[in-house]
Parts: sequence; C-alpha cells; structure tokens
Amino acid sequence: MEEKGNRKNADSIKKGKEMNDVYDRIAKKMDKMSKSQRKIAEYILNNKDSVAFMNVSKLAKEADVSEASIIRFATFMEYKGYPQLQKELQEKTREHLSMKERLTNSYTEYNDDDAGIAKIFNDDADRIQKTLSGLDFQTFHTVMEKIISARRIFIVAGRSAAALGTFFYYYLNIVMGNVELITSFNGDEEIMHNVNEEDVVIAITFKMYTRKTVELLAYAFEKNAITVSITDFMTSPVIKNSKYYFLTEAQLNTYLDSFVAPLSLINAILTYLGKYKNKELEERLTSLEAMWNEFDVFQ
Amino acid sequence: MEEKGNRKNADSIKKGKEMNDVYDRIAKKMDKMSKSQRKIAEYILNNKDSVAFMNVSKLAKEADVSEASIIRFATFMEYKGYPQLQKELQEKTREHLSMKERLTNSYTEYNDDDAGIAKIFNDDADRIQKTLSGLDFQTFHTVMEKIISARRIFIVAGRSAAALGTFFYYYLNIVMGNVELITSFNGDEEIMHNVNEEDVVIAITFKMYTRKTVELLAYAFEKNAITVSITDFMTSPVIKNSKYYFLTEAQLNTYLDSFVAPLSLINAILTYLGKYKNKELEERLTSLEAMWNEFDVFQ
DNA sequence: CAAATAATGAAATAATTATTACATTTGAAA
DNA sequence: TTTCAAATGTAATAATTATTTCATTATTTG
Repeated sequence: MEEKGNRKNADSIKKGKEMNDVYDRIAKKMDKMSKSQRKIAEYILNNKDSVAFMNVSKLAKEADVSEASIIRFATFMEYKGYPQLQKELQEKTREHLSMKERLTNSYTEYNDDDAGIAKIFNDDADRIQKTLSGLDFQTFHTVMEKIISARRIFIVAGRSAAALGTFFYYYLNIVMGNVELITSFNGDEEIMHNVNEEDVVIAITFKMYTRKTVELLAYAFEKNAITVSITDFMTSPVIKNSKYYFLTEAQLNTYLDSFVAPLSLINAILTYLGKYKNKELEERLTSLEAMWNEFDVFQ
Repeated sequence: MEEKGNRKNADSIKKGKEMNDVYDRIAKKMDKMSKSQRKIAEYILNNKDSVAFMNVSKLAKEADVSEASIIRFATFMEYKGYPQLQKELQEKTREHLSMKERLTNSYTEYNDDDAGIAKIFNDDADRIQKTLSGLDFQTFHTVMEKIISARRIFIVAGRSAAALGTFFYYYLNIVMGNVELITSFNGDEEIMHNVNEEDVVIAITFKMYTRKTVELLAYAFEKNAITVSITDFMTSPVIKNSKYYFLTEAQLNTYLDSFVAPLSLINAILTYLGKYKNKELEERLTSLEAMWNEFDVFQ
C-alpha cells in the first residue's frame, strides 16, 4: 500500500531528474566533443548496459581510442575520474534492470495517468500478437507469389488508411518497381481502368470503411484481378470481393485507429519480398543510397 | 526446419545450462559451506543484479564478512579468483537484461519459412515493449502540456517517415485543429518562417536522417520554439536541437524501417490528447462523422 | 576440558587499474 | 609549406583492488 504510493512518487521524481541523466548530458555535449570523444560518446550511448561493466582499458579497446582519452572524456563530462562516471552508468543500468523487472512482472503499477499510457503500448503489442496468431501462412505465401508474378500492383487506401498505403507504396515500389498508389479519389483511380487478371489489387480499410475503396475493389474483382484486402473483421464490406484477405485488429478507441498491427503485417510482406528479390533489390538500393547520400541524408 | 528445431532446442539447452549456472552451483554447494561462506552465498543469491557491480571490499561489507572470506569463497567455488567469479555474475546480469527484452516473444513453433514471418511480428511487438520501458513519463506529460498550450504545432517528417507524419497530422489536427504538416521541402517549409516560442515543432526522423528535417528542427530551436523529436538513437542528429525527445526503435533490416514502435507512441499521444480535449473533440467528431456518412463511408 | 583443526579477519603484499606526464600526430591558420 | 595549438597515444607513475600471510578466534574430537 504505502509501498505502492511511495513508489509512484519516487519514480516521478526520479524520472524528472532523468532528463538530466548521464546519457542525456553526453548526448547534449556531443557537438562540443573532439573526434575521439565523440567515438566514446557514441559507443556509450549505443551500448549502455555493457559499458557499465567495463573498466578503462576495456572501454578504450571497444571504443577504439586510448585509455587516456577515456579519462579525458570522464573529466570532460565533469566527473572527478572514470570511477565516478562508471558509477553513474552502473546506477542507470541497475535502474533499467529494476524497471524491466517491474514491467515484465505483469502487474506493473503506474499512477493512474501513466497506467493509461502504458496500456496503449501494451495493447498495441497485443494486437500484433493477435494478428500473428490469426495469420494463415498458406494464404500469406500464396499472396506473396501473386505479388511477385503480378504485372502491376495497385494499393488502394483512403482517408486515415492513406498513411498506411503511402508507407506500403513507398517500400513496395522500391522492391517491386511496378506499384501504383490510390489514396484520393478525384480521378486518381483512373489508372485502374484497365485492370485485369494479371494485376494484384490490395485494398486497406478499417472500421468506418471508405466507400470508394470498397467500390474500387469490387470493380477490380469484377474485372477478375487478384484482389487482396487488409481489413479488420470478416464482416468488413471488402471481404466478399477479396480473393485473399488478412485480418488485423485496428480499433483503438472511438475516434482513433491503431495501425500498428496492419503495419506489422506490411513489414512482414515487405521483408519477405525483399528477401526474395534480393539481387535486384541490392542494385536498386545502391543507386538509391547514392542519391540519398548526395542530396538528402544527414549522417 | 532449422529455425523450428533450433528454437526448441536452444531453449532447452539454455535451460539445461541455466541449471548449471553460477547461482545454481552456489545454491547446490551451500550445505558444504562454512558460516561466513553461507552468508556470502545468501547475499549473492538475494542480490544477483547489484552484486555484479561490486568489488571485493564492497561485497565484504555488504555481506558482513572480511575481504579474505570473499576471496576464499571465490576459490571455493572453483574460480581462479574474485575477478573470475565477478565476470560470471556480470555475464548473467547482462543475459538477464537482454532476456527481459525478449520476453514478449511467443513460444509457438513454426516451420522454416513461417518462422521468419512470425519473427517479424514478434520483433515488432518487442519494439513496442522496448519503447515503453524506455519511456520517460515525466517527459511525456510535459510534452502533452506544451502541445495543449501551443499556438501552432508543426510536424516535420521527410521521406519514408512522411507516412508517419501524415498519420500523426491527420488525427492530431482533428484533435487540436492548429497543426501543420511538412513532409516535402520544396517551399512547404515556408509556413514555418515565423515560428517562435509559442509553437511546438515535432520532428520525426530515423536512421538515414533526412537532412532537411534536421535543419528545420535546428532552425526552430534557434527561434526558441519548443522542439520535440521522435527518433531512434541518442546519437541522432536531431537530439541536440530537441528540448524533448522520444526514442523508439525503428530499424528492421538494411532497407526497411519498422515504424511500429513510433506509431504506437503516436497512438499514445493522440489518445492522451483526445481524452484531454474530450468535449471539444466530441463536437468536432460529430460534425466530421456527419460529413463522412454523407460522402464517403460504407457501413 | 584440552588439543588439534578449521575458520576468520587484519594487515602486508601483489596485481590490476586509473591517472598523469610527455612525446607524437593532426589539423588549422598564416 | 611552415608554425602553432589542440588532440591523441604511449609509457611511467599513482591509486585502487585483489590476494596472501599470519595471528586470533571458533569448533570439533578424543
């Protein structure tokens, strides 16, 4: 009882402090660091837990700098010496450890507000698990084959599902190269007029099903295209015009969809196809990467 | 076949191993121990994680025995010396740490190919759990307050993160009504020219960080806006210009991002704000719904 | 209850680990 | 290019930590 109440307080107080914790201070000082100091900072930030166990020489080796640089780093971070820095890192790791303990001990306690936040994450993770356990692998493989041998691939996703469609399109087109996206319905759908049995049409719609999406899929089905839908229930209006379908839970609350589960399904599809198209994809990616590096990417 | 077989085997091997790990060996030897050795054994078994960080004199004090007894204990356990024992304890703790991260994996068996597919879903669920366990609730609350009292809210998200930005924008604008989205950088960013300390700017970028996103956030930071970033590592280039930041794992493989975890974070933000803005939101929604019903929604 | 034996701790010593001093390299400015 | 300051690494030194020795205290056994 008391324990519980106090824990919450202790946590929030501690949490407030954490925004000024070792890691944060290191990250914020990175731009004032020399080259090897930045190396050390990066190593620490990317290996938080194991660094806590290292002595000077081990960390020096791992971060590929001299021992002296480690000491200088510690003093630069305003510690008396390495042992002080190490102590802070160890405390953080211990904290991390005990937090994980609490989280995985199922009956985690948060204060009212925090519990609500945590629940959203936990529910999202559950949605993914649920989607997986309802997944028909046979269907999955078949759809992958159809996508691979398709002449064109259309993705139809309206309104809020448009974001999912955009993401799916962005990567599927990198992998396959013959993809079209239809998210608005002001004539965009014209590109689908000559759809036929060589094409795959993937509709994405949930809950407040978008009329236009439903109609477009019906049209494609009529034209004998290979229709696939990603939707939420068997009672969804797209099901009857789908040759194949995937069910993923998407409802979060009255006004908001959680697209976490369908997104995970899309990840699975893209990864699968990426593996399949390995060689071609590599070429496509190296040229893309070159372009990105030139124009747009911040290292 | 490998995957499937190995998963089970790996587990049982691990279990088998664990039955012969440091802790187990200590426990099994307890009855052959002297009084102070038993004291030490008890202390170690009851404080597994913190013992990993202790040196001889600290452990001696904690277990209330002499330093010599600690050394004798280590040799009694057939280690060359204390450092060897300590190393094993540290390895166990590290293992413990990473095992917790894996805990959400389901233990279903799949065949070769299917295991790969299932792994993607499981990993995605893990990413969400990881994001939650690293979440600083204090920061979360503070950022929510800033969003609520902001004059304008800008969402900056380029390239593949644009999909996330679109989704976020779509709903955040329903909830708040004063949101602007910047996904391309061909003049769109002009709307941000007069950004100031009353505005919140949220940048979303991962891995191959989009230069323009980084620069825009830096600009906003310079103008003293409340800068928030959703990114993947503390070494991300947006961190140093972020007044607040959220870390969510986003890497799936070489060419593909998994946005499942940041999406779950966005869900949490939207739900939180939705609850807060309850009354206003309801009105906004009923009018929206009316519109949807009329034009676009298939029941 | 001795006498022998085992267990323990304090303190000296050995080994390891952190820090400093100094030499070398790197990089920027003239 | 040359010069100088900053950054870095190497190696010597200081500090810390682990181990051993030895004196003392428990514990067992005849």
